[in-house]
Amino acid sequence: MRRHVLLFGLMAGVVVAVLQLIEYRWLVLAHSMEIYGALIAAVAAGVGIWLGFKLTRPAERVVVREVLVPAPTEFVRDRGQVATLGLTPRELEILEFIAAGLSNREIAERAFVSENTVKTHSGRVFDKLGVRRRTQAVQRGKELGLIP
Amino acid sequence: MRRHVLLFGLMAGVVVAVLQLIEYRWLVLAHSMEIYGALIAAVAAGVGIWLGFKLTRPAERVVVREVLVPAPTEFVRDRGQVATLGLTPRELEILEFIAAGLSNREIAERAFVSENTVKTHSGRVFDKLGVRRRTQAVQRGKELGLIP
DNA sequence: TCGCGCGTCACCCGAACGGGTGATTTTGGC
DNA sequence: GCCAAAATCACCCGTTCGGGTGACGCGCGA
Repeated sequence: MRRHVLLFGLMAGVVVAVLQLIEYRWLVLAHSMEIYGALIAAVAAGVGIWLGFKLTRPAERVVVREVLVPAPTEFVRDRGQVATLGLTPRELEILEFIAAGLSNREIAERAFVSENTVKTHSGRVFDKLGVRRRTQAVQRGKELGLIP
Repeated sequence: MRRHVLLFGLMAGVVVAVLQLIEYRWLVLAHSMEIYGALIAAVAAGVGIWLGFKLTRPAERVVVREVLVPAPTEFVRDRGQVATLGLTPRELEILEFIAAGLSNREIAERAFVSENTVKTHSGRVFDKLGVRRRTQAVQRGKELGLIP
């Protein structure tokens, strides 16, 4: 910007000098004032327009257009639902195992508890989810944002 | 655009007239040429700059920026998987019912077949999916894009 | 017309599941 | 330390599920 102003000043000076030089040569006429002024005005206006272009060109207006792109959102557990349903961490864990397609026995092995314990937990989960089968529990759990 | 040019010509004329008027009043000096020229140049350049702004402002550049937004893609069944697994339409239907958390009896009612038939279908589905329980079948079915 | 895939149904049996009840231990907060 | 919640385990009983086998009918293409 500052460079532009300096450049403009320099050019203006040059223009004036050139015009005066020309005048000293053959433009020594009595009423040359109008022509002289018009010339200067025209040249200066040209420079101004060019300057205007220079100044405004970088001023791009950025228009942001949002495009919907399918983005897989990673799972975030709905803590509110967990709280309102009163699900304990252990019960949620068992629900995840159930959703993974494990049998009660397999869950018992991975959770290091007895099969009876797993049955107790899963039963409580069914109660709290208001379902009667593990497949329903899985479906409901996903609906409620309890499991991925 | 044409209006702009006309306006510029008019203004230039006015400026020259005003300047001449001023000169007739009190600017009748021998070497007032430099001041006069500089004045005209400055005013004309200002007008030019303004014109430049006017001319170039509509030059907007549209930048399209893609923004990732969680967009739920509606389910499309993977026909390739269905074909390679050799799943029949009826079996897919039963798989959907299973995923919905229905018991064999409930599925039998909704599909207007006997419970035994449902068991046959579901057994075949388990075979083809390589699983041994309905919860596993649901999980696998979702993995393979067979069910939503 | 024969075979094949598909859908249908039946029976049996063992395993898994779900419901109910009761009990003990662990844990965390007051 | 005490209390409540959570977690643990057990037993019984009925239901559901899954595996295996066998069978019948229908439609379609070789």
